[in-house]
Amino acid sequence: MVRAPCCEKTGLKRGPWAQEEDDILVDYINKNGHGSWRSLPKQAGLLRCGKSCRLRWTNYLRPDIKRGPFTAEEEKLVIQLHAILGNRWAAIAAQLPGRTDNEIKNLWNTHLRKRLMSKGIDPQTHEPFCPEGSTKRLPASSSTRHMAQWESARLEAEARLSMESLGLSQLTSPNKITNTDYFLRVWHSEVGESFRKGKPVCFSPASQASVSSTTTDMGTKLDHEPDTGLSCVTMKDDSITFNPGVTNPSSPNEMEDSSDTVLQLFFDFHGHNDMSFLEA
DNA sequence: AACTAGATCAACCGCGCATTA
DNA sequence: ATAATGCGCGGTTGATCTAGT
Repeated sequence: MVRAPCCEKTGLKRGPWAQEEDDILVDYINKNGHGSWRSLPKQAGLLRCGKSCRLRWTNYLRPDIKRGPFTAEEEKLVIQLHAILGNRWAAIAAQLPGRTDNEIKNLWNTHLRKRLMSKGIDPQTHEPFCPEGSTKRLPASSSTRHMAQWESARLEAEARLSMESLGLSQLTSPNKITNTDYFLRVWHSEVGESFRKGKPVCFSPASQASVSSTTTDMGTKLDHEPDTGLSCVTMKDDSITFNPGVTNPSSPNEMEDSSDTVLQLFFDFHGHNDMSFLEA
């Protein structure tokens, strides 16, 4: 099928938006809503294509856009979400109110990616760079760690909300949106739902192709590629069990009590916070 | 002061998906 | 069932800014 151009290009202005154009667009949308983006420029009297108007509105003119530099908290969250979602900037942006996918993408490409690389972390896989030909494995993969982070943040958020529902909200900052709130939101979002239901969820984007999932009547199990021997997550009801090394049952690393594993990973997360360099 | 290289970010482009005719 | 259309997304580009020489 031959694709029609998104708009008639001839006679349309391109490049940076002038203040008057911004004013016209904002004024029109405030009065009429954006409706069909394709027909908007004509109706508003703008010599722009609809796509350009939509981009300008969503990335710059929208009233709920939060301008200014990213906070350390936001940067930390972007890194964590990127580890879970990969380059799905719109999905990441959905968890950061007032931030656009474009802004987050730029932040990642200009700051965070380089910062991770300078710390010896592969920004795509979130795994430490391994020397060429090295077969040595880390004790716990970052994929496993991310899941521990995810789970611990969720538990923390649930606990906090429980406290608030019991009238203990004074113990926490009432108006402050914490990191755990974001995680809770993700947990209850489409992404979290996929995770809970055991749909193939990629925690380490680069390994997406190698992740397989099987569902049994006992619950759902997400296994990494057997030859990695890195991690396995079992989900039953609403609980998650982490079993590092489970793909190799004879492994001495296998832990009988998975809850101990979770606890260990939890302490690992809080004790050796990967994101500590962001505070610097 | 002038030049250059690197960093930043707004905007564009093309593709894929969903919806409609 | 198929083509046409609209929209949103991720990748890329290029203008502008800034720091270093």
